[in-house]
Order: sequence, then C-alpha cells, then structure tokens
Amino acid sequence: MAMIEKTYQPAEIEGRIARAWEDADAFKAGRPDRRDAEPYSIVIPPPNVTGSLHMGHALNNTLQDILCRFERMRGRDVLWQPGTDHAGIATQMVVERQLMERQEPGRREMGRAKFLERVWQWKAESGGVIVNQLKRLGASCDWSRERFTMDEGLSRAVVKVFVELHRQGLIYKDKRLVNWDPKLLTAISDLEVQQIEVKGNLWHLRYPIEGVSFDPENPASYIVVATTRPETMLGDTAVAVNPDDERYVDLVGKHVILPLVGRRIPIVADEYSDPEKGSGAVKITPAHDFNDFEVGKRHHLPQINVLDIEGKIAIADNSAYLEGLPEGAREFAEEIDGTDRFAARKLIVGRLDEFGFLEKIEPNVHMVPHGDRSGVVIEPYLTDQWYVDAKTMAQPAIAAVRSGATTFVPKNWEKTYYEWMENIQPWCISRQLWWGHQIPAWYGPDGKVFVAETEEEAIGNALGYYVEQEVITPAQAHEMTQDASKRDGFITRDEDVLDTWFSSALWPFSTLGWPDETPELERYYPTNVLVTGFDIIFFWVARMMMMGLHFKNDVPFPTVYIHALVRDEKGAKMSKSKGNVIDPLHLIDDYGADALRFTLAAMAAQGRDIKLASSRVEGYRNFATKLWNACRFAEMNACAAPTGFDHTTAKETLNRWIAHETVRAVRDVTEAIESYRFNDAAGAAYRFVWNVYCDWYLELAKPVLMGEDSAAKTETRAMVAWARDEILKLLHPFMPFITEELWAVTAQRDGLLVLAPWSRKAELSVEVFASPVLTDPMVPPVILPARQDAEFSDPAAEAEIGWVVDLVTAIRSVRAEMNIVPSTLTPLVLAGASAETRARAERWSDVIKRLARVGEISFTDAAPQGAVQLLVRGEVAALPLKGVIDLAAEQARLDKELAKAEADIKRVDAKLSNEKFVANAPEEIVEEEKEKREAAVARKVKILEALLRLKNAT
RNA sequence: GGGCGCGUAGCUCAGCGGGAGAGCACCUCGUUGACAUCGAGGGGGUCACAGGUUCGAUCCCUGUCGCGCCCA
Repeated sequence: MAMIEKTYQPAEIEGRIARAWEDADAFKAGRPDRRDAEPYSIVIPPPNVTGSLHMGHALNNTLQDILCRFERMRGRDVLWQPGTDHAGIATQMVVERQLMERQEPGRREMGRAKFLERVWQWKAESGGVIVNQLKRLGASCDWSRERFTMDEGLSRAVVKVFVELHRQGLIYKDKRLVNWDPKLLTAISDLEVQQIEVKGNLWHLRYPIEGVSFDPENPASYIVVATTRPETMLGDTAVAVNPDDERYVDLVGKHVILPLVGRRIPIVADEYSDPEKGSGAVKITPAHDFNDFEVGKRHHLPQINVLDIEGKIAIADNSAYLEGLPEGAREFAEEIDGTDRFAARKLIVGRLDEFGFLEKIEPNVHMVPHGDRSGVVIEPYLTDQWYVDAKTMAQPAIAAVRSGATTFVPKNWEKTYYEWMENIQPWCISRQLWWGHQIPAWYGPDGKVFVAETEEEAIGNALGYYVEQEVITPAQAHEMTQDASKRDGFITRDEDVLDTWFSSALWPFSTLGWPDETPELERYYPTNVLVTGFDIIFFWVARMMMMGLHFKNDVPFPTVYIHALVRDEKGAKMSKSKGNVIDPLHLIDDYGADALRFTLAAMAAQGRDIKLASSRVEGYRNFATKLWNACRFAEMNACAAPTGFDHTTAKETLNRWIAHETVRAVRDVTEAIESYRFNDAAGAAYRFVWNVYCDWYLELAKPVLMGEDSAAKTETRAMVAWARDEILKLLHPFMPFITEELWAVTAQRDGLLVLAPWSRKAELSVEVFASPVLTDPMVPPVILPARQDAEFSDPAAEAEIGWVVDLVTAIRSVRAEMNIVPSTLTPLVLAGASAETRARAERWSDVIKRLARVGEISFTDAAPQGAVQLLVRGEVAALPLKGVIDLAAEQARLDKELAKAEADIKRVDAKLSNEKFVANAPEEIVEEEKEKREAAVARKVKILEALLRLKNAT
C-alpha cells in the first residue's frame, strides 16, 4: 500500500489503473467466481471501424459503462460485448483515398481481390483506433470478446440469415427506383439520404398540344408544366393534371408532343398533381422521381431512364428513349449524350427558351436529396436490387413494443419507433461496393438466381437445374463441378455486397456465436438493455428488433435507453463531414477521463440534448481533486476501518449522522441509476461527497481527530475511513480511475474496487415458484421485493448535527454581513436555551468556536443588549458586539427579517382563510401550511423581541 | 405540411401542481494544520408571452412568438 500522492494527476494514474483491470481480467464475462451469478449483458452499438471517438461515443459508452460497473459491483456476471462494424462505404472510401494519396493504382485497376486485401491490411493497421479510445474512456467491455462484423463467425450469421429470409420470401430481388449515389456508384438506403434545402428554380415549360400548331402567343396551343428538374424531361412519359382541376378537364386524354424530343405523351388525370402548385400540371418522369414512379404505375406509363450511373445523359443508344421518336430525334440525342446532368439542365433550358418553350423561371427553395457520405445530389434511379420485406418483418417488432416486451426510456421515443415501423418501406440491402458481405446469390446464363449458403451448394443446384432443363449435359455439369474455370461465364456470383446495417442488425446474437448454439447465446441473450442515441432508432434498433424476433424468437433487449445527442455549440448534430466535431480526447487530456465521464453523466438528463461547456468538465475535475484531498486528509489522520467494522453500532452522534447520510446517499444513487436517471445519480453523489462529507463531516470531526486519543477518536477514525470507502464505491461507476487508485492506496484491500460489492442490494428479484401456473406464458412471473435489510437511520443525530450546521452558518453569514474580520473572535450567548440546546452547545463547543470564529460560549435567560441576535431553530443565539456593530445596520437587518416573516404569515393566512383550499387541498398540505404558519409566527415573535432589545441598547 | 422537443440566474443546464435550484462566471472576505483545482459569505430570475383548468400553475390545457431536430 502506497501513500497518496500530494496532487491528483489523472494522466499519471489512468494508464496504470487500466492495466490493473486488464491484468485481473476484471471485465471478463463468465468469471469463475460468478458462475452462479445472474447475468447482465449489453452489446455496444458497434462504432464504425473507420471512426474515432467523438462526444456521442463518449456519452453513449459512459452511460453503458456506468450500468455495467454498477451491475458488476452488484454481483452480476456482466458481459459488455464490444466490437466494430465494417462500414462498407466509409471504409472503402478511406482505403481508396489512401491509394490515391500514395499514388498507387486505384481500386478498379487493382481488382477486387487485391483491393480487399488492402482493406484488411488497412483494418489491421488503423482499424483499432476507436477501441483504444474507448479504453481510455474507461469502458469496461470484455475486450477478449471483441467482434467485427466481417469476422468469420459473424459473416456466417449474415449468410445464414440471407439464405433463410430468401427461402421464406422475405428477401427478394426487384426492379425499383433506388436512391442512387452517382459519385460512389451504389444504391443507398433512405436513411443514408439527407434532405437539404436548396435555392433552386421552378421552370415553367410549355408542352405543345398535339394537333394544334404551337404558338408561344397562344396559350391554347400548349400546356404549362412546372418542374424543379427540367433535364429529366427527356424521360417524360406523361403530363398529369388533377382530375378536379377545371382548367384542364378538357385536355385529359389528349396528348402533347415533348419539346426537343418529339415524343407523343398523354395528359392523364391524377390526384398527385396539386392544382395549387406551379401551373397545376406536372411532367411525369417515372424513371427519375419517386412520386412519378407511382403515377406511372397507376397509368401504365413506360419508364425511360435517361441517365447513366454517373448521372450523365445516356440516350444515344437508348432504345427505350428512341422508341417511337420521329426521324431526326437521334441527332439531338447524340448531341447531348454524355453531358453531366447539371450541364444538361443548362443546355436543355437554353434550348427550350430558344424555341419559345420556356414560359418563366421562378426562384424556388426546395429539398434536394444528398448522399450523407458523398455529399452529392442523389438520383432516383431504376435498377435491380435486393430487398428485405421490412413491412412483414416489422409486424412482430411493432407488437413487441405494444405489448411491453420491449420498452423505451424515455417513453416518448416509442412514438418515433411506431411512426417509422408503421410506414416502413422495403429495405434495399444491396450495395454496389466491394467491401462487405458479398451476396450469396449466383446467376445462371438465363439470369436465374440460386441462393445458397455455400458456393458448392449453389453451383450444385444450378448445374442440376440446367441439366434438367437440358441446357447442358450431365457430362458438362460434371466438368464444371470439378473445374471452376470451366464454369466461368456460365455461373456467376452476384457482385454486390450487403448493407452494413444488415450485419449490425444481427449483432445482439451474432456476437454470441449464433448460428451455433453456444453457451454464451444461452446465457446472455436477450441482453438487458440497449443504450443508444435516437438518431439510430431507425437504422439499428428497429432492425435488431426485426432480426432478433425472427431468428431468436425473442426481443434482443427488454429496455432501450435513448440518450441525448451531444450537439455542437450551434445545436447542430456533430458529424465528421461537417467538421464540427469536439474531441473528447482533448478533454480527457486536460481534465482526465473521470471528469469527462462525470460531466456527461451529470448532464444526461432524459429528453434533452447536451450542449457541452468545458467549464462544466473543469468543475468536475475540481470535484475529483476534492475527493483526492479528502482521502489524503483521512490518511494523514490515520483513519482506517478495522475488519468487521459496523457503522450501525457507532456511539458518537457525529458518526451516527454520517452513517445516516451515507446510507441515504447510497440509496439515492442506486435508485437513480436503476431508473436511468444518470444526472440525478451524479448530482446526489456530488452533493453528498462535497457538501456533506467534506464540508461538514470532516470539518466537524477535526477537533476529535486532532485531540487526545480516546474511544471517540478511535471510532471517528474508523468512520471517516468507512464513509470514504462507501464514497469510493458509490463513485466508481462514474469515476472509475480515481476511485480505483484511491481504493488501492488508502487501505489493504482484498481485491480491486471494480469487483467490490455495492453497498445496497438489488430491490427486486424474480421469485420463481414451483407452480404450474408459471408454465403458462400468459401469466407473468410474480415479482416481489427482495428482503432489504432495515435501513440504518438516525433522525436524532440528524437533528443535532443539523443544529450545529445551522448555527455555524448563521454566525458566519452575519459576521460577513457585519464585515467582522476573521481574526476577531466573537463571544456567543445562547439566550433562553433549552437543556437540549445547552447540552449540544457544550458537546460542540470546539467545533463552533473553530468554524464560526467564536470565543467564549455562555448561556443567559435573555440576549444581552446591543447584541446581534440570530434565530437558530427557534432559539436565539446572540453575538454581543457592542461597539463593533453598526446598530443602524443591525436594525435594518432585523427589519428585513421581520418583513420576511410577516410576508410568510400573510401568504399562509391567505391560503388557510380560503375555505376552498382547506376543503380541497390534501390534508398533509394543509397541515404543512399550518406548521409553516406557526414557525413563521414564532420567528416573528423572536425578531420583535430582538428589535426591542436593540432599541433599548441605543 | 406532419411529428418530437425546447424557451428557468450573465453562460451551460436541473427541477416541475403547494415556499425558485446547481455548476461556471461575478462581488466581498480569507496564508485557521486535506484541498487557492480551495474555504466563507453575497448579489442576481414577473421560470418566453397571452388566455384557460384548479383552492393554488414555472409545472397541466389552448393559443401566440422564438429556436432546434426528425419525417414528407
């Protein structure tokens, strides 16, 4: 056991403590000593492998760590499952950028296999950054079980899920409009698209009516359509008007001739067209707009894709485009072919204007979809992709929350969850990337799909099928089975990979070994709680619910705690691409991980976002220093708790008081953590340590500790140490490093604090009766309060110490007001004191003298003349300061007090004289008011007496 | 347009049907033997605004204004 260092230096202790935990396997799940303990498990929301720790991670993981450390101390067998996800797009971008910077061949040049090698190499070198940062934060994950979504085991889970869902018809391939990223050249999901407000235009175009000679001067010769994307007109296949719009009733069923293009397209009536907007007529481009796609389906319109994957016009060799066009159309097609979509817009608008087809341009602010990774404008694009039937899978997930099998904390997020789940769209899971889980689907020469868990199985199925179809002979099939090169070009694997969230959705069970039936799966699934930010409800929570229910037939977690988002100073969401990230590691460097953690916990009130001020972190660093110095004080006074020390049998009032306060603080903190009120827990701990233990207990104990050896001194030394140990335990979930360090240096310990028992037992436990009713799943198990040892409490001690505190505070306050310098000791006269007060004053005279700068303490019947008279718990404490005090000032002070007392009486009287109040208010409230009145009246009497004496003195 | 949430001390934020709180900042005082990363004391708020419900509203309801986020 070492001595406590003179000053608290977080940087010096944090690394050392982290190693001690690691060496002791403290965070390991399934420790032999906890084999019979109740398990407690949390899966970490896997951070992106390319990521580094930001404030959101810091908050998220601090809260999880508080829960894990708390439950670990309560004796549970805790598994906090760590890991990272492979972040398909982000990682691929990082590695591609690296190749570019090093002027190495690009992805396509080196080919898929080589590129993937490079990605794995990058992962090995740089992929562990965030894990180490989490360790610096103190996260008590079972690091030996770290997983990665591209691990062999997790990949097996992905394949299994894909194949099973496909077999069940819940995964299918479809040609639909997707959100296409023309920069990254992949489909992305709705959630990866950000709607950004853009100042654009509304172009009003004139589409000539068929059979009428077009004349810009004659409105009857054309119909005006308004659009934000004029370049997509190349793919228009109709004009829609609202069926109730009288302006256009006569035009429905007629045709227009698409300007520049020459295509003959119908005017259709559809509710989608809003008569209030633009001209009331809209162009319909089914292949390039989600709404138009639906309109097109309703009216059986052709879908003409006029862009290539990079967003360039592609119509020259486009049969869908060219079909039915007049002679000469090809010329225009060739002219504009290959033009980027934005350049094409300019060109087309110019050309329309030239020929009188442009009526006007109106400035227009509207939302434009952007890729959250690439930042470019997303193109609705018609492609073949794989989808999950999310609507079907959402049903059990919705039911689970409705039934309460899973609940959200705070509750209001359930509404967001339902909102999303009830309007859920098919989930596009394929991505045109290389980094990720390649889709286990193989295609035959006719495009037929064979989905299987292994290539062998898929090939076998495919070849069998084609033999049966007599496309190939059994001999050819045999050859292809034997020699992979022989089947090249005959059977090919789907190039695409799965959305990263597809694998993340399996995280709560794939990390435990699924699809194998492992002991871990049996023991730790379902997990106890999921801790995450609301921005991830759709991405992740919803999908874990779907997958967990489908494959494990049970919710992945009974509770979802949704915490605040840590925003930047403008209240904007922090994101790497915006570059507004505040680095928590800098805060750790400056103030220590404990201070950062405590700050985040203290600010984690439910239902409110966090805008972090570094002054708060500094404040909590000071709190850590305070704790450090208090422990040094205890050490300097040889405070140690003997083995078997029982705080409930203490004799000294002061010691009984701190025992009372400590038990209360432990209860408050425990209950707050249990109900996820982290800020209340942190606040209760803070106030107890600083404002109770340091400010009063240690101060009041000083005379005893500095005095002669005695039984009281021995007991006080033990109690100082006992309460300190309770504090270290209480604070450990919040400030693990400093508490572990202090635990080690303040006494000989049996083990690390991280594994020490929490002082308050769990309130509830599930009582399982050997009753047949319990086998009925409709009957919930009976939950009874566990036997809680009668809580230690001592109201008498509280009353006595409370009196001392009030007396000292009152004297200090009046001394400061009177500008009495600290070196001046004032006598204290207790007037008309009860026997109890007298006894208390004698017992606490040392303390009172020291803390209140008091000289002599005496007792009289009435306060001496010309003294400052204080009211302490209904009795007068006088400071005879004749000559020192300003009598006029004292008069003013007492007048103010009097006014206050009278105001109180008046306010209470107003209430009590109100019949309705007395009749309607709860009895205890009325009773309280009466007591308040009595107290105020008593105060008034004493103040009046005091004023009278003051007058006599002058 | 729909949904969620927020406007409380100079700043960052708790609280929430019965006497307005914390941290930081500010002012005054302090080399008292753990701590100046400290101690003592103090100033500072018609709890956005307007109605309503109630015996009683910062808290519940409605509306207005301002702000943020999510979804269309």
